[in-house]
Amino acid sequence: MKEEYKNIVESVIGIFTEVDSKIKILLVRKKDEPYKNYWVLPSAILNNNDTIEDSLNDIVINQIGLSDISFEHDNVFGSLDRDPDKRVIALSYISFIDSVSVELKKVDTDYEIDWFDIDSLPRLGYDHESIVLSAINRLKKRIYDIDVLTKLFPSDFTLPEIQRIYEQVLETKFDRRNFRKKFIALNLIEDTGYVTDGVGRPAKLYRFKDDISDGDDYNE
Amino acid sequence: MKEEYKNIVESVIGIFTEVDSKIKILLVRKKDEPYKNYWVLPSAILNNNDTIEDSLNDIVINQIGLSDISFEHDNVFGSLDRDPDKRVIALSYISFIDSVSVELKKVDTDYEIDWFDIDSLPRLGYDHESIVLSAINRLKKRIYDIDVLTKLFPSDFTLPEIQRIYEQVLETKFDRRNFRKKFIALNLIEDTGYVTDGVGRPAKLYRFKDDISDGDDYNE
DNA sequence: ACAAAAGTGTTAACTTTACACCCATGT
DNA sequence: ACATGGGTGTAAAGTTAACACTTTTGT
Repeated sequence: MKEEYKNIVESVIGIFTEVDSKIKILLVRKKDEPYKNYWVLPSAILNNNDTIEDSLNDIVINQIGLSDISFEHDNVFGSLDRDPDKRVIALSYISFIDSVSVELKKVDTDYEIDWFDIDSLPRLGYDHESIVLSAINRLKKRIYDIDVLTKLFPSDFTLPEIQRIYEQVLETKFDRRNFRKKFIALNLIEDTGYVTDGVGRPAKLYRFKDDISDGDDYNE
Repeated sequence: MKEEYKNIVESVIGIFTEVDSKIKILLVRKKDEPYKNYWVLPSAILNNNDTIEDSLNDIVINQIGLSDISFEHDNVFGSLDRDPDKRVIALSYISFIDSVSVELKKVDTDYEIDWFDIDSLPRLGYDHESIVLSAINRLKKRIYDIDVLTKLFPSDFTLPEIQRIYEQVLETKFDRRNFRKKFIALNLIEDTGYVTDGVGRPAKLYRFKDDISDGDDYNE
């Protein structure tokens, strides 16, 4: 096997969560050159003895302190100059987690870690802006999927909350009555009997049903 | 850079075309071990001085004898044992071409080359059955796209022909009147004034309009 | 009392589905 | 003349879109 047939490959993850009716993406801050102090997506070089899943799990468990989660392939980024030092092929993945059960590993790491609204991102290092935009585009298609929704909202949620998420992700507005009617008609959710507190009329809290018997999604 | 951080990467293409109202995929036959005599997708090892596009173009131009075409990323296949000899990460792409303008390079090659109906594939080598199934799944989503349709049907076509393609790809049947109404309503096609010959009533020949002003697709 | 946010129903427009007969050609 | 395959319209059902007032809470 000729040497020029060997490539450095990295896996890169866009991890999405929901906090206060906003979708956020997890970024880490580089402490060294190149792109020192820039925010980037979590990534790891792929060891050729490891599966891609291994490497993704290594990122989330060891770098970020999350537990085992599932991933979905999004895209490949392979320009010759995407890394200023050497040729690195990036395999990008997305993942959805529930922020309430997560405590970011903020200590003992080379990286600062934080969540950013997908509609107000900082300046990103390398070509990670392209990778994030690709991930967000995939999120737009996936947000209809019940499996994605249950990952983002594993426990109680209100309909206005879900509606705000759809509106943010799809960059549009829905009529409250029509949205509610359509979402309830999918028969995916059930009333918990609880309501929110805070200012304004309390909102009913719903949960996703355990048996998602129907293959119904919100759209398509 | 540690040696175990270097990987062999290959690009693999599912090239689709339309012949006689059937979607076909291009396969090549291996003449050597492993998987001698098995059919596989066209592929090439990625040289680390080349972009992925370069490598895809190398496959279609030099191995197959097609001209410059465009590609769309589909998936990544990276199991440790997908190649019996060594670890190879496959980046899979799909492409759509028009078969009438194509003459396969059937000579001077190590490979036999042929088109296969996507619904009657031969036994495939390596994990290429998974790769093909993933490509076909992507085709199912992409067949609504006007850009894909114009690649498959660059010149005249009939509505029954388009309908048969949808029915094959989506594994369903449509009512002829409803299909025709909906497709014409998209305002993407125009009557050429010509008709087919052959048995049965001649079918009108249509073409896609030059200015696809609308962003309209058949579905979604 | 007032401000904030959530809950609720009806109608019109549009889209989708179901359905059957006639037409133009080749043999 | 008959077999083959293509072209055509209408009505019912279902879905989506438009629209405004009332309810519950905190301050």
